[in-house]
Amino acid sequence: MPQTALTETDAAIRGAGLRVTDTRRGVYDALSALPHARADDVYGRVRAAVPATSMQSVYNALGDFVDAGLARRIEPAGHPGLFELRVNDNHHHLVCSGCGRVEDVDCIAGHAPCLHPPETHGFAVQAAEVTFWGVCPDCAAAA
Amino acid sequence: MPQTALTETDAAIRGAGLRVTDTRRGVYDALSALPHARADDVYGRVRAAVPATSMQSVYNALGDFVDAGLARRIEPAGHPGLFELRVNDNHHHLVCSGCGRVEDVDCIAGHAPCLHPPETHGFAVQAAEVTFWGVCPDCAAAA
DNA sequence: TCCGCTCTTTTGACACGATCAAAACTGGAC
DNA sequence: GTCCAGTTTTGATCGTGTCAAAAGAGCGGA
Repeated sequence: MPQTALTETDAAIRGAGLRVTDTRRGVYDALSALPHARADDVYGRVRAAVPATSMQSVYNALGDFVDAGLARRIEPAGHPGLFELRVNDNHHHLVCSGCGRVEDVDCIAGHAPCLHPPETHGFAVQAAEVTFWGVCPDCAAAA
Repeated sequence: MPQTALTETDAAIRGAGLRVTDTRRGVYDALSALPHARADDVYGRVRAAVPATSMQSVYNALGDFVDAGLARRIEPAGHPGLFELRVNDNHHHLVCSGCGRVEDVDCIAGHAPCLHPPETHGFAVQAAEVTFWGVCPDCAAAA
């Protein structure tokens, strides 16, 4: 039988200190293909490759990836959480208030926190999360 | 029987084009007392003043206030939605990643969008939402 | 002051995204 | 090849929020 090739996917998962399983390979590949995927988009894709997978396993894998620093979870107000693999740059997001479509926007500073609040109220500020809201071309055309 | 005084609360609700009811008075007063209140915090406070109120009525009132521009809803990732009455300035928020405590942070620009993305992907950008994440003094002391 | 239209509240069911728990299974170090 | 800690499976459950329809009430006009 063909020995599984050590792909970049495998290397990334192993590199994060996680065991390589079919579910995780599928989740990682789904995130590569869908840069801002909801948990059930990922589930749908993973099922195509690994039919026995459960939704719970996908949530587990996504949570593990986030904990391991492999993936990041974003959560635009009013929308379910989205997952992305871009974690090493402090980039931001542009969200369509019509359809929820998300695009990446590079951060000018490049590292967190890229902005500093004028008053900290005693908080130790760690990050500034910027979300741009607007209307995407498709939604603008539909309106 | 004592005639209800025309309070600032009443004036604010009427001014937004909404009928004045006990529930709405209660919700408005709760938001005044709790600057970043969750729906059930509001519910708890309103029940003290108007015991017959239902959770659904509170959601209705909050939604009506938001639609009418009287209140604003914010939704820090991983936390339930919060409501606030500050709507006329484009201020931002500082959120504790430990306990979820929220503090207001003034916007330097004062009007939306206070930031502009380097690339718009064809979107008509309407607002920039900035959330600062950090650790509040209480959580820092506990850790 | 009273009427009546329209808006608001009530009641109860229900949807969605996500999480918890425990038992069965398996990757990979040795 | 063995074995154990890490993973997946199965199925229940939770919190937040929404939908719908009937009952109730604010307030403008007569």
